[in-house]
Amino acid sequence: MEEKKSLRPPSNEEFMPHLAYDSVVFGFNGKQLKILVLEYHNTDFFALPGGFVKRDENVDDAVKRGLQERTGLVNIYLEQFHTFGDISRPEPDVMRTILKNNGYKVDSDYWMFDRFVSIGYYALINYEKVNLRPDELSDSINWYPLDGLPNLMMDHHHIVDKALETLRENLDKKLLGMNLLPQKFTMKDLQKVYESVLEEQLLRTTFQRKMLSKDILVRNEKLFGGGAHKAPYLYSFKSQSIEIPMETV
Amino acid sequence: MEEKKSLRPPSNEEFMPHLAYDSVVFGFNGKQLKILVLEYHNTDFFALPGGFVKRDENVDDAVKRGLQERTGLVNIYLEQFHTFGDISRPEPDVMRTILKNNGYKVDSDYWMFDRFVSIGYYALINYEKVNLRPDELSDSINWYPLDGLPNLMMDHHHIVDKALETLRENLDKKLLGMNLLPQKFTMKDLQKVYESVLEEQLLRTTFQRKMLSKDILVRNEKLFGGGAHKAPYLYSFKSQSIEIPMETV
DNA sequence: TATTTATTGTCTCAATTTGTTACAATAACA
DNA sequence: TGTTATTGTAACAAATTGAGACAATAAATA
Repeated sequence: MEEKKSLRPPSNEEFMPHLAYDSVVFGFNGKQLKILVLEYHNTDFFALPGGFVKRDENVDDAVKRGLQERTGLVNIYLEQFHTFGDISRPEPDVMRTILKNNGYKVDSDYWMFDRFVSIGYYALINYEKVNLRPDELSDSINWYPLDGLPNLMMDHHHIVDKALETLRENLDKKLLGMNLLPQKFTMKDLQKVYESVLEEQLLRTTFQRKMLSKDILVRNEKLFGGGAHKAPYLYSFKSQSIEIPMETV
Repeated sequence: MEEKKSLRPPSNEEFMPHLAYDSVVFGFNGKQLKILVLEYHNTDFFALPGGFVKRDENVDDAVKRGLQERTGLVNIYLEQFHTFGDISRPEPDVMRTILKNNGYKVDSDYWMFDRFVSIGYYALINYEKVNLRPDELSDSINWYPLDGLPNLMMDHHHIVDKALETLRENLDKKLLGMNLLPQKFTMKDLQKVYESVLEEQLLRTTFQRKMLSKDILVRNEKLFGGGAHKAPYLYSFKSQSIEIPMETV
């Protein structure tokens, strides 16, 4: 318990009070759409990766910082989708338990127990490039499929729903598929991304025709070794994904 | 000057610090899309109708309250579209001037000079039903066409752009036209709403066919007295606008 | 009162897009 | 070497959208 070093809790001075963000980080493993969920030490609380905003920091940058620390990626594709501002959302008891079970000693008027307005962002990342690291308060950070999420605390299920809704609306409009795939992929891979996000089956030939007509794909060499059938082409996007692993920066 | 009653400025205690909202209120006069802009007393500052959030109040409700006070309408169609959280956005000097020129005496560390994150909402209202009332700090609140806006302070032009962008994306998806028209209108009126928002001309016959096929309109009696030509039908929406003038509540 | 005018509602046909089926090509496997 | 499953594309049907034509008609005009 000593080693748990009566931790100095984050200070009011450093962060904006009453303001937080929560992020819904989507990844695609080739078959399913998943999101990142973390579990707090010694609790049964599962939560979206979230955090606070420094007093001299853009909100967007606060989110980037949090995701970078947890995934090792910089320049993640990120989009703000909604701000959650109801008074019903804070649950001080939850926060109290998390801090207590992590060995923090704080006063009963500690700033984290106040009301918080949370700005929701979703991120799209390449599942394979991620190097997941739990933060100081969490035991783990892991991928969970959307239809197999643990019980998320507070209004985090609602936040996920809203993120997914926005992602659906933007998928085609903003060509978001690229951010969920490796650099080279087959047409079937791309179709699966669409089907996972939209939760509906698409017609193969129609999908292929539509994608090719958009003039956003480059056709590369063929992919061999995929099975007892004609090999598919590998495609890549003309404008590359903006996501960069941290080592290369 | 005495009558200007060394006003007690709004207190830190009542409102959430660092948190504000700004609203882009769209109205349609039959020809043009306009928005509400207010002008502060004794300054050359024009601004969007905005305000602060009470500590025990949902953010959505704070916006409704502000709009109700200024337009006399309750149940206004309201949609959150983006939260503006850059550190570059606050301009304490502007706020200082506004308060000073309104006769408020405040300390230099007054809470309104802090950094603010602003949540943007747009509203759609029936131009004719509005009963505009400037708030305590403003000389006037008036309609301005989008292509004839005064110089708005801070990042308010950016906020308007983003609101318009979102409105455009939602216009068809959410059948927003109804909120900008009186209860009964001609097909041409509806088309003009669409054209104003989208800033593009639409084909008359195609538009009419599309709207009628949606099964959202009721055809009422004809409108006479409109000119030397065949009279158009008056239409109304099957599901009525949610906007209600305050007197009737 | 008859004629003119501009706009409305609808129809038609062409152009485009989307849905559906068919089929040849082919990499791996038996 | 033939079988198998999947791919890429073509072909055609169905649905949607674009564009023009035209009759109906309320008000203005003669």
